[in-house]
Amino acid sequence: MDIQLKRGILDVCVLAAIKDEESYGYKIIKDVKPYIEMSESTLYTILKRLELSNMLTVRSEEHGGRLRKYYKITKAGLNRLAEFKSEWSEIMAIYQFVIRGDKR
Amino acid sequence: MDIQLKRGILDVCVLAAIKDEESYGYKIIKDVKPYIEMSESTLYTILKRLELSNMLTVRSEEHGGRLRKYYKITKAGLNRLAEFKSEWSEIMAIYQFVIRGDKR
DNA sequence: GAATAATACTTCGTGATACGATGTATTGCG
DNA sequence: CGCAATACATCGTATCACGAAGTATTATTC
Repeated sequence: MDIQLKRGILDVCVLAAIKDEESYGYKIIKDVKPYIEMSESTLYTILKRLELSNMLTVRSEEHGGRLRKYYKITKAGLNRLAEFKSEWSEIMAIYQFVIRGDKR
Repeated sequence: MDIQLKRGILDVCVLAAIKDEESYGYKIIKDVKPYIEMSESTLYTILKRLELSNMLTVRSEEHGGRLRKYYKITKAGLNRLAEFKSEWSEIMAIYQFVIRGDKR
C-alpha cells in the first residue's frame, strides 16, 4: 500500500494489536502483517512515539536470555482507538466523494 | 481531521474534484471543503505535484482581468482514482482489524 | 468612496514521519 | 558450522501538510 495512505493508520494498528493483551515488537509486526506491511524501524519508532504520548506502557522482561519489551495499552490508548472509530465516518464520507464525486 | 490521516487521501480528493469537469484552485478548495479541510498552500502544492506526475494538465485563461489556471484530469489521473478504489478494500480490512482486533 | 471581504495564485520554512540501511546479539535448525 | 529466525535500536533521507506572508484584482458594505 501507498506509504502516504498508511500514515495515521499505523499508530492505531499498533494500538489495536496490543489492545486485548500486552505484546512485544516482533510479535506485533507479525500480527499486523496480514493487514498492513510495516518495517521494524517503523514499528519501533511508533512504539516510542506511543509511549511518549502515554498511549501505552512498557516493561522489560527476560525471555530466553534476552530482554524483551512488553507493551501494554493504557486508557488513553483505548480512547485513541475509540476516537479513530468515530473519525471513520469522516473517512467514509470522503471515500464516497472520491468515487462518486457528488458535490454538496 | 488528523493531518497524518489525510495523507494519501488529499491527492485523490483533488483528482475527484476535477474528474468530471476542469476546475481551478479556488473552486477546488470550496468543492472539497465539505468533506475535508485543505489549506491553499496545501492545494497548490498538490496541484503542482499532480501536474509533475502527469495526473492532470494545466492551461491558463484570463478571467475578469486575472489569470486563472484550469486543471484537467488526464487518463493517468483517472487510473489513479480507479487504483484508489481498489486500494479501499485493503483499508477496510485494516479498519476491521483495528475495531475488532481479530487476528488472522 | 473608503474599507473590507472575497477571489486567485505563489513561495518559504517547519515539523511529522515511514522507510531502508545498518548494527548488535542470541537461539534453533539442518 | 552456517543460516534463518528472533529481538531491539539508531541514523539519515524523502515526502508532505501546514501556517505565514506576499501580490493583485473585484465585489460588497458601511
